[in-house]
Amino acid sequence: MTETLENLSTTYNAREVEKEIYKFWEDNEFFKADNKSKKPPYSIVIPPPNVTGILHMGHALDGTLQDILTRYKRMKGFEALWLPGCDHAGIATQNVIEKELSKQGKTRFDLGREEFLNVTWDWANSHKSRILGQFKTLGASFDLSRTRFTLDEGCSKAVKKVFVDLYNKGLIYKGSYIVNWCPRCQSAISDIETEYETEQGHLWEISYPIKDEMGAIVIATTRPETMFGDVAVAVNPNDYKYKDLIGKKCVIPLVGREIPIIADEYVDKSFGTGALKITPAHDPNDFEVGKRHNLPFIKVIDEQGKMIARSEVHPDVWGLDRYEARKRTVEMLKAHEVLVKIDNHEHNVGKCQRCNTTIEPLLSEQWFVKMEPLAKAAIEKVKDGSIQFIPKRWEKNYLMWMENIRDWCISRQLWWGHQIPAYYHNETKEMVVAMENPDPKNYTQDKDVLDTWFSSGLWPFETMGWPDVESDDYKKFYPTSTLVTGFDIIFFWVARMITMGLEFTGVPPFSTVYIHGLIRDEFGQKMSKSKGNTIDPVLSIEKYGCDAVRFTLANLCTYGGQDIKLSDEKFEFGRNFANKVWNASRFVLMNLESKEQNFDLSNLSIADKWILTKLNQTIKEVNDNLENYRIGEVTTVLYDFFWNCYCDWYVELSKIEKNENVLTYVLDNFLRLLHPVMPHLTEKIWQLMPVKKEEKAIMKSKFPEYNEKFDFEEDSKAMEMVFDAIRSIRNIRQSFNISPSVKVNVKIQGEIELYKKVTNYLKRLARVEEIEFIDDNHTSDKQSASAVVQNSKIIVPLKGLIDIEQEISRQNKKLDKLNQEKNSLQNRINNEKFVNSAPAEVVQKTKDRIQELEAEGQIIKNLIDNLS
RNA sequence: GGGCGUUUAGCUCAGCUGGUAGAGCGUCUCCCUUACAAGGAGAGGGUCGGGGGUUCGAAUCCCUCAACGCCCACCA
Repeated sequence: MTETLENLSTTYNAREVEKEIYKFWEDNEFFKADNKSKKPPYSIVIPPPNVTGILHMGHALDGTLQDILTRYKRMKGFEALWLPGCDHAGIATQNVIEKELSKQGKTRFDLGREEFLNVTWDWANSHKSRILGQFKTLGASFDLSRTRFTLDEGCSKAVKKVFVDLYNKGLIYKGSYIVNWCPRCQSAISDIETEYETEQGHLWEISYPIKDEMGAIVIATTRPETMFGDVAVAVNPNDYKYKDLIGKKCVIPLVGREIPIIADEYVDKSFGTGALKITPAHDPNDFEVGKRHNLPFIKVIDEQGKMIARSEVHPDVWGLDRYEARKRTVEMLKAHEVLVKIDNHEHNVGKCQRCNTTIEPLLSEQWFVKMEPLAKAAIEKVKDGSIQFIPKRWEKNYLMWMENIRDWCISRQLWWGHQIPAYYHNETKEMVVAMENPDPKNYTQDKDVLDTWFSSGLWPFETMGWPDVESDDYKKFYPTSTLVTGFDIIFFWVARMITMGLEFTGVPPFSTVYIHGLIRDEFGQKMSKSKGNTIDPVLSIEKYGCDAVRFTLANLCTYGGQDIKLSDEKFEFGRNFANKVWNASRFVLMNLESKEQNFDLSNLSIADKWILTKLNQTIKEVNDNLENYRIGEVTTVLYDFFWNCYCDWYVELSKIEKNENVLTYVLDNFLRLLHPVMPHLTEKIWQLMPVKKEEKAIMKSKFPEYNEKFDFEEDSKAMEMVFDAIRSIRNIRQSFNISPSVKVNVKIQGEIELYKKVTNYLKRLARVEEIEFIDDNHTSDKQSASAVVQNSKIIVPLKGLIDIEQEISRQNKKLDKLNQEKNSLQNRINNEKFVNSAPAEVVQKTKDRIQELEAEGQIIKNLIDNLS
């Protein structure tokens, strides 16, 4: 930071400054949180990005918001910790590695578990730094010395403990149930990892002959290949069509196996034929029916999605893929003339969230968490306000899900993840669930690993040292303060953190859940690599600057948390603002005559009072909005204040008459207010400011607070009046095409004292030659060829300067508008009910306004007459 | 089937507790006035999706309809 003010570039060089400033912060370890500090804590844990991932706009938004909050709280006097880290992302990472392997023609089985894990660890370690490094280009003020990984030692310990404890409490169990099986990932996945897509399929009606009788029962199915696993045909008990068949047996075509015809309420009489084949091993609903009726489970499709070669299955489809088998089965049914009908049928098909493969519901032995007992407290704590969602509507969403919660399948048939701490005796098969293998010689650990979300569900406390509740971090920073994330992972992540946090630490893991919208492309489509519509934040940051990207993203965060439609050009908004701040600051700094400002705020002009009042209001609004997570509003308020008040007026006025103390004071305060959103730019300028600083860095300085003594309401209003006058005169000049080089004269009626103080301003900013003050009786001036503005208090004689016709039409237009407003207000005042029920203040305001309008209208009328 | 969201200026969107609408971009006019052309000055542009209701007063609250989007459920 050796440059002189004069050689600062005339455009803000974001790239250079950002690098330099971030290094300055890092070198000084400003992001490090002190767990021994006496300050009150404020902590945020990052939603851990996948190790496999690269920074996308969602991260950029999420990270920006977290950083804004962290920086704000840090400046507010909190010991602020933003804790970074990564998620091992079980399936996602394993998929990536397997893809790499397949390029070499290998599978994970060629390497074996141990070697595969070595490869994956190497890969994960090398990528962990990549994504967190990208967060750094965002200006993230997270404490990298506390970086965690969901698969690191501490997290593993926490995971094991949670698993063992839940098991011992009877909240984790193992059993055979229908699960969502992904034949490609070769693993079970949970219900919420299954996404449904509408597909055009068929509804086949197949005739099942009745045993020992003429006739048949026709069933309808979308999956004929599962017929080999049928164990019954079910009808509704109230369906008269089938009343006589209940209890009889029918025969599965092609294979001739006999199955009972049963009655179950589940069957919808009106759908299809009203008769439903029951395949408990391959359909969740059939599974339930099967259990109710004590039916056997016949598994006919294997984990690869292929038909199992077993006696119940027709040999022609043995080993065929399920879709091939479907075709073949339909052909056979046709040949046997038992296919009654084929209808087109639109239905929803479950897909694997990670690889989009069609899910196969499969009977399988898996581990589950019993959710209902855990959900109780999680529901309670949201209902009683201990945990608040912002915006509030997400609370309903969360509660609805929690109140209908189903058990969570947590085992995955993967290698990358937390291996389940269950050990089986090699001979007796006895199972022990424990932190450690009781006897490695005789016990073998369960091969499955846990769902990634199991460990991320512990994130707020496992990262703070839990289960060591005496650790300094845990004591200081747990529970955390705010959780910032998108609504897409409320169920996956937020809900699980709340349940686990409450169960194991007894307190909510955070008090506020700030949910922001999702980033979409400019057409509202989800951004995805496959669609090719992504915007790379790293490139945007390079192009527009990190602060510009942050400012823009923050600006797009609405109160309601709407999704954000983004295009790269939108960042111009932030870039332009950064540049404006840069240049205005440069100007101010270059024009300071004394090197040390003493902030003497006595002897203020009305302009000073006005800007101080504006600043004070801005301070109030920025604080309020930050406290209430109205981040978009924060940026709007800052933008408006700086550009429209400070630059457009106050800095301009300072060229005529300046108060260095105020000029600097306002800039200093503004920079602090802006710092959480645009950290680098504000730090850079602040470092260049020749003022006494209580801290080494703006990021460590105090956040401005509203101060009543800086509200100068009356002077402020007076100043605004002068600005209106200047605007009006400029308007006249422009309307009549008066060249900038031509000066006009102005007559002013009333407010003489005020205007006398600001003649300089009028002369310079409105290009006025002479100002004449006139008294109330001086009406003749208004009736000559003049333009009249500012409630007729400002008169600009235009003789010789203007086109009369043009002025008449202009005045007529103005009069129309005026009358319109007047009539509308008049109607209101004529309404007795309004006068009686509206607050007196509003009534008076309306009356005053009518008078104003009347007076002004009269003058315009006179003027028009005169001109004509 | 249930729930939620959106519909405001040409475009993208703000508008919190009801008092006749704002920004950015774009458009038009003028200006290289020594901080900034990524800029300055001025202007134009909206019956706030339709209909009904509550109210003295509705973009704002209620009902209803429509369009679009999302989430949950998963009738084979």
